[in-house]
Amino acid sequence: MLDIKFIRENAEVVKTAVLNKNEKTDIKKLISLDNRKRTLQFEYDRYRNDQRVLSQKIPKFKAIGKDVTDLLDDLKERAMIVKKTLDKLNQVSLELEKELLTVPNIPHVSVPIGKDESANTFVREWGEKKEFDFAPKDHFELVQQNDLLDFKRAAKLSGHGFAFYTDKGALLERALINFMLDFHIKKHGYKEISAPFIVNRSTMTGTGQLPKLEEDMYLIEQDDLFLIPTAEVSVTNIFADEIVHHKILPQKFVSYSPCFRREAGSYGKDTKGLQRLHQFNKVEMVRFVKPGNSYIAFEKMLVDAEEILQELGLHYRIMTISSGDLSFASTKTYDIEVWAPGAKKYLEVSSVSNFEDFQARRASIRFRDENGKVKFVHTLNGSGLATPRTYIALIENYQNMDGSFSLPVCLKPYIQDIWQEVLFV
RNA sequence: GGAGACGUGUCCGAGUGGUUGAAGGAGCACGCUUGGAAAGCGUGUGUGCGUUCACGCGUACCCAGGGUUCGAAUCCCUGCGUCUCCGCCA
Repeated sequence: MLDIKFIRENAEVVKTAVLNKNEKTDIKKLISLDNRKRTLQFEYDRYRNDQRVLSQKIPKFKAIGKDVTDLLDDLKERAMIVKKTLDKLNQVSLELEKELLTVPNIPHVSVPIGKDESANTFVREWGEKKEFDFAPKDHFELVQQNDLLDFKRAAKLSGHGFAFYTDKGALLERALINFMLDFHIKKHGYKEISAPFIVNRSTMTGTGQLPKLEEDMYLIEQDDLFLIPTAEVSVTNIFADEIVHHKILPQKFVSYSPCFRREAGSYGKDTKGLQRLHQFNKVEMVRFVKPGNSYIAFEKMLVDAEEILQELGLHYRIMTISSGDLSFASTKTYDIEVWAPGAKKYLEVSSVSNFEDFQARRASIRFRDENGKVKFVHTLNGSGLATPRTYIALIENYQNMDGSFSLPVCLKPYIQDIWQEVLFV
């Protein structure tokens, strides 16, 4: 969430941001609510002060045996006015708070302005599209042929968008997850954390999924709890409602979790195989940093994610997400897209975002700096990486003419003992 | 699921319904002391909102939300959370 003072003083900037992000928040209404609230607050404070001062006279009057009947009558009336004013104040505050939660974060100046993903801009790429001297198969064919996945039976249990990973198929995914976790821990100094997969409403509001994206979340109505759509939610909220010591910053977490997404509104999109699932696995990086350092951390986190693909030997490109495609809470996001030669397209396997203090303000994550001043931290996160699409790219890129495939050596320690026939290159 | 206990500041811990933002301690910061440190002594040490050029002032907050009262950290109700015991189950 944005600072109401900032909105008050930079209404035009915020309006433009809302427009550029294709949001609909009514900033004019918000500001008039804010004015209303401050007026009521002022009135309340004054009434309340009068009330307290007069109230305190009662014990003093009684002590000297003075009659308090008139004073009490007066105070009863004042109590009513105070109550009425407070009710109004509470109502307006609530309304303001609700509106405030629908104001998106402001895109960073370096973000391209544009309507949608067509305005995303190319940053850099690594490697190149692999050439085959045969027609490469897509992952859907390859996983059938190698008995790695079973979509049909999964659909029997859960409907479309779920998968059984079977035998070597499961081993391969587990290997990927472990490789990625170990790599971030050993090479990049992240601290591993395994977090709850089910969280409450305020946690989901803290990171910005609510109220806007409620339809995309799985809700356990009985307990009003949500299945997390990404470990970002659980991990970022770890310091919610805390003022942490500056010495613990920066803080870098890496976390494996399954991710649950209803994908409302994406029906008919990427329906085949592993491209879009209601449940998938992901290794997520989350960083907490001091305000001035978040864009440096942001670039570093991007590189952390890239290095996974480099180890896996997969060609990818990096795109800067344009304002219209940028998520609600983010100021700037890079997508990493890996090349899938079977699908003949780039697949998004990572999104690296800076939220500056937007999430910190919502979740109230603050720190006391060297001078004892309380400030909001900056939060960032990035996939490192999501497994299904990485899986697609992996087997499509490493496939042989006969439909078998080899694997990059970085996965060898995780696989060789169990799966001896596979070739590592 | 059943029974009970409890939720106060960075932490521990007081708190008879009436200047209580909250005793006391620890910690932390600064100063004095010291060759240096420890100990000791002194001072300071909440967050949000509003207001002020500023010192400050006002107000809210003792888990959350309601209620009683002229007045609530203190009384009542509800919810949430933590802990203990029992039951059940990975």
